[in-house]
Amino acid sequence: MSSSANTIKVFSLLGPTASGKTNLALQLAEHLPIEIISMDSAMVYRHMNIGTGKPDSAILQRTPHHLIDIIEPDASYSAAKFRTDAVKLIHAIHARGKVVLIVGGTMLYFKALLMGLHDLPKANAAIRQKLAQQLKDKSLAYLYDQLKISDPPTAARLHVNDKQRILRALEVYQLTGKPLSEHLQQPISTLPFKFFHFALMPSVRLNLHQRIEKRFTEMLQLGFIDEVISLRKHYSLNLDHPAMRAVGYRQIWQYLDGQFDKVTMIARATAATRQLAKRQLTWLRHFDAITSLPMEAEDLRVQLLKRIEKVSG
RNA sequence: GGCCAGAUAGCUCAGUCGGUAGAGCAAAGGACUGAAAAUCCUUGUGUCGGUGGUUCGAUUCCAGCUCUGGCCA
Repeated sequence: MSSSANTIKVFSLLGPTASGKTNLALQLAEHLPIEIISMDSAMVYRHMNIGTGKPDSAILQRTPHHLIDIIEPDASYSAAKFRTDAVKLIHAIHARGKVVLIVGGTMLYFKALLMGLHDLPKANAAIRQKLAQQLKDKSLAYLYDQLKISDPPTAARLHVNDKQRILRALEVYQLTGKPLSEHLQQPISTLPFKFFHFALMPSVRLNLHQRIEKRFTEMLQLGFIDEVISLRKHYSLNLDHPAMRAVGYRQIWQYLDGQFDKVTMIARATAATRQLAKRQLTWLRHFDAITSLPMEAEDLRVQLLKRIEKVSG
């Protein structure tokens, strides 16, 4: 048990896409000595501004933000890196005497931070390439059968069609010679932080859907399509890059390739955003100790300030 | 005005040789350990356009009605 006086307090503001997290965080920063740690797998990319709903550069300069614009669009980030980066930042921000506020909706990152991760090898390009080739030459069913041989518990846990996880499990086995299921039996260390979580939740789903549609229209007006055109021009990207799997970017990419017209692109992009929001809500429901706030409330800033001040002591 | 083709799930459409129907997408619920804005699983009752007729029974066949698209005047 760490002494309560020295325990670092970490606040988080969660919620599905388009729930208003970013805006609310900025409002809080006007009233509290906050430094924001972005928990967003898309805002990490430089030059991906409009489609990720990133605050503009003036705001980013005025309010301290972290983990935004940290990698190029052809690079990749991960939950493990996030955890490492966030832990370092939390200590640094605390040392400066500032309040730590984690803001974002990438819920795997949140879980990684909270619950920790096992000691697993990071992604390995050569192995992934080899596995991708096997997938092409043989089939996913073939790779799944390989996994059944090398790691029966993981194979049993995963669905035959769950490409991403089957490939990762094989990767871990090939890199370490030990099945993933064995790695996962090791203990993981916990963090010495005291967390306070808040989540913006729509009181009815329709409200969120309307915001998503409105926001996507605004993004198009701000030049979202040009942003994607520019990314295609300046980087050697394709749809397999994590950055180009991001909602909106992917659909605009396909539209630019002539796969469908603009109306269809908008329908697909907003649908993909709604589906993302739904998955985020599923995550949020399964964590306990999260204080939910209705995203439609007028006085969110006041409500949240009150709660933060109360626990800040 | 005439002829033809349509009208079935929120959308796009299959289908029922007459026994009240099913795909894709959307939507809802769920899973989630270094690509997670990813990857994947589960879930299909809807006046089968309205009215009448034939029939034991019509969404299916017939008639005329409404609407939509096309062609001809």
